[in-house]
Amino acid sequence: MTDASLVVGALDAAGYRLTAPRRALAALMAAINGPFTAARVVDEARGRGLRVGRATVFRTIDALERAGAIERLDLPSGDHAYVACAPAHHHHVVCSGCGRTAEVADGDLAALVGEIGRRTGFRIDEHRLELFGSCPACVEAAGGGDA
Amino acid sequence: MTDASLVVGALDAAGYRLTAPRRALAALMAAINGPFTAARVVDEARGRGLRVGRATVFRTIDALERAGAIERLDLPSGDHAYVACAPAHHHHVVCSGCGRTAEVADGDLAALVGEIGRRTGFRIDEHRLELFGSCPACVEAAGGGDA
DNA sequence: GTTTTTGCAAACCATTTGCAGGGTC
DNA sequence: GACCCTGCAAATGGTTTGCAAAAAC
Repeated sequence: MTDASLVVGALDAAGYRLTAPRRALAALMAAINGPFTAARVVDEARGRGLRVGRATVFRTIDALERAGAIERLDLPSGDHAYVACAPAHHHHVVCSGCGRTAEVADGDLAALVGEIGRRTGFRIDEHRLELFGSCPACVEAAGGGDA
Repeated sequence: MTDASLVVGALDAAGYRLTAPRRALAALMAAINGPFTAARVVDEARGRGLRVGRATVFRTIDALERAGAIERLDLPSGDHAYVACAPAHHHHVVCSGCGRTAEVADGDLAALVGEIGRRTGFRIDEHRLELFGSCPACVEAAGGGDA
């Protein structure tokens, strides 16, 4: 759950027009905690009676991604999901039980990436780190076992 | 470019039947260096006169992935690609210029993942690290500039 | 001989695009 | 007022499925 105004603000800052559908979708996405798929957004929107077309959902997701307000996640299943998050470079830990996410600062990964570049001889421009597991609540609920 | 017999062997070890289409597709994938998409495999197969249906390509890719002979890559574009690789846990560096890849041992990432688990309170079961950049040859070709 | 696998074609699902009307700056 | 954005519906492209014949074990 992120503040919807942050999402809208990012859109504004990136030069996108603040239209009703975008505001509504931004609020909707900010209200979801955990990763959501485009289909999920379409469904939620329908459920709330928003009259937005599929195309607008995809276009808005695209705009929000460009604006840095949401980020794409590649789930182990192969599906694409998105999470509302801060624009700074970071990574996500996703709970496979409840879908909750936590952001992780890049931290020491930068050093590791540098080291990998040195060892392989590649010039590394970009990296993605995604972590999956169980959040504290789900670990608790499962008695320390699986989620 | 991996040895096709390794790929076939992995299928065998995982209990899959060794059929002609699977052998042919395994050889084809092993011969490609760099990541390949399902569509690419379908095309190459057609080009070589293999009479395999799309479905078989997808099913074989699935089998090979389960067998640990190939691994899925999530390209920055959002497309799914695969690479033939060793079954041990590792990560990939992909050249955005020529598609060449290098495998990177998990190495110090394990420690970093542990640290992240401690900081977030999540029990981390799985992680994916993907790196993108330019391989030595492409860096060279571009005079040290972009790929 | 039993069970898995294949090819084909149709079905499916997610995502994109063209276009005319409407809203934002 | 100019330009961006929206909804709709159709087009697209990738992936899966049902099924009878064929192959592997």
